[in-house]
Amino acid sequence: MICQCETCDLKMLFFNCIDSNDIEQYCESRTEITYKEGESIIKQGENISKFLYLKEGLVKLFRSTGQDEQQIISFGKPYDFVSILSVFSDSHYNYSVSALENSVVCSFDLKQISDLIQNNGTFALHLIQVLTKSSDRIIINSLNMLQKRLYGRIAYLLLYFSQEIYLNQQFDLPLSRKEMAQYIGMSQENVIRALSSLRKDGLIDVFGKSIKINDLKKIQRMSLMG
Amino acid sequence: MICQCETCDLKMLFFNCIDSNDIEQYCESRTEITYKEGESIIKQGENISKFLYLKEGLVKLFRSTGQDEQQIISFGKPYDFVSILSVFSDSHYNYSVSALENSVVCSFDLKQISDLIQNNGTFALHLIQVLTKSSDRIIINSLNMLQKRLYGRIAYLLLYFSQEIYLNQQFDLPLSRKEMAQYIGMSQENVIRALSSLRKDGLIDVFGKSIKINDLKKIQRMSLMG
DNA sequence: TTTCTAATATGATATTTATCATATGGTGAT
DNA sequence: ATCACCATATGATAAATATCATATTAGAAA
Repeated sequence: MICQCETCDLKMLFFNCIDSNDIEQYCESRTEITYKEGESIIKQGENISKFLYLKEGLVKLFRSTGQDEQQIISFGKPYDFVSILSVFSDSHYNYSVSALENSVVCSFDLKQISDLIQNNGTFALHLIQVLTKSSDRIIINSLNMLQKRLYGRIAYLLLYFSQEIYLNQQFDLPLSRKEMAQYIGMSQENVIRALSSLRKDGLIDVFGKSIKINDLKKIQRMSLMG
Repeated sequence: MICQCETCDLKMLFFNCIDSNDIEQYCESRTEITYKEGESIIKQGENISKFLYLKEGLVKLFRSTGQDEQQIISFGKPYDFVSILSVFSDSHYNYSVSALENSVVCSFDLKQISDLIQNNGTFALHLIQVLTKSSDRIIINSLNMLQKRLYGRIAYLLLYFSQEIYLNQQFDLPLSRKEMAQYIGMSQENVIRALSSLRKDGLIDVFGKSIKINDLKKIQRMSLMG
């Protein structure tokens, strides 16, 4: 056992509203699974029987569109990846999830969570808030993408990892150029070209996967405007 | 009073799980509001204090992006437009809703729905299913858009109205060319050009807002492929 | 090490889309 | 009726993006 619910950062996400006499029961019933970078957590098409949330790490949600084509739906870190998209509305996953960094996932029997919703109103209301926040973010993201062009999308992606994930202007982007392309919906070549161009203009430093944002203001304007 | 909860098609959406002794209470507390085509139902920025669902009609959800720019997020018909996007996760709407056709909206005090979630587990579970289905659809739609090009997006839009809304290959599209553009994320001129081109090729008939899909197979392939 | 493969990179070109200009038709206001 | 305004429409051109070709590099595997 890697961790204890009692000291889990995410405890409040689910369990603040559960009677402390019962919390033991839920903690024991859950399974904690560790995934190495690159490992698959959920496969599109699988039967949904578990309720999952990310305790540690970073994951990507993606779906296949065509034979060898994949589209990245969103990235999730603790607090913003909980089982979403179809967990309560479908019987099978219509997307996949895999670990971008070493990750720890907590897994509950879905039935148990359903029962909890039915029997614990505070939990239900709280869960609704968490779920809708999660899907709202995904919706806003794809709408934002849809109205931006190449440079705006690249800037948006860089800012997301810089400001939402790593909280640092310098970071190692855990994505290949191809994955960046799959997320922003443009060709890999143009992603590479855009990064090169930003580097030549001195707005960012790029060395492999290491990125440093030099001119935050301009990148922000680029993300907003275009 | 235009209608009675007892005979409402949407009763099951919310009230099948409520004790029939209590249902009276909820029905009386709700307000039913009629909107004419074009009227505004929700304005972006407004305080969220009501829980709404569409009983009759057709609406568009949209948000402003820039000064005079608007982006259409999705369309909603009964059963698929219920208060979504931020109702449980934010204090203000970050999108607007207006009626594309004459519509009837049922309005509850949000607090009352929150209480219902807390006190009625079956209702809570059911509502979660409805909410997630709604936002799943929006997510899938924008992801689909993101990976299609002009003709694919136009075909997708036509099929949506033909197959999801009007259930007919002939229908009056309740959108201006500009609104079509705002939904698919391309310029108005190219929307017009694409429609003209499809018409010239005989795939569709267009006369003003009246659309008839002549070659469904080809439009479907066009929507799928690109 | 060497070899192989995949990721990154860049150029040339074709395709797609946006933008600007202009014209037509309808509709409401006066 | 006349005017003004807006939606629709189309053409010409510019800008953005995809595709194809081809290096180069990095890393994995033998």
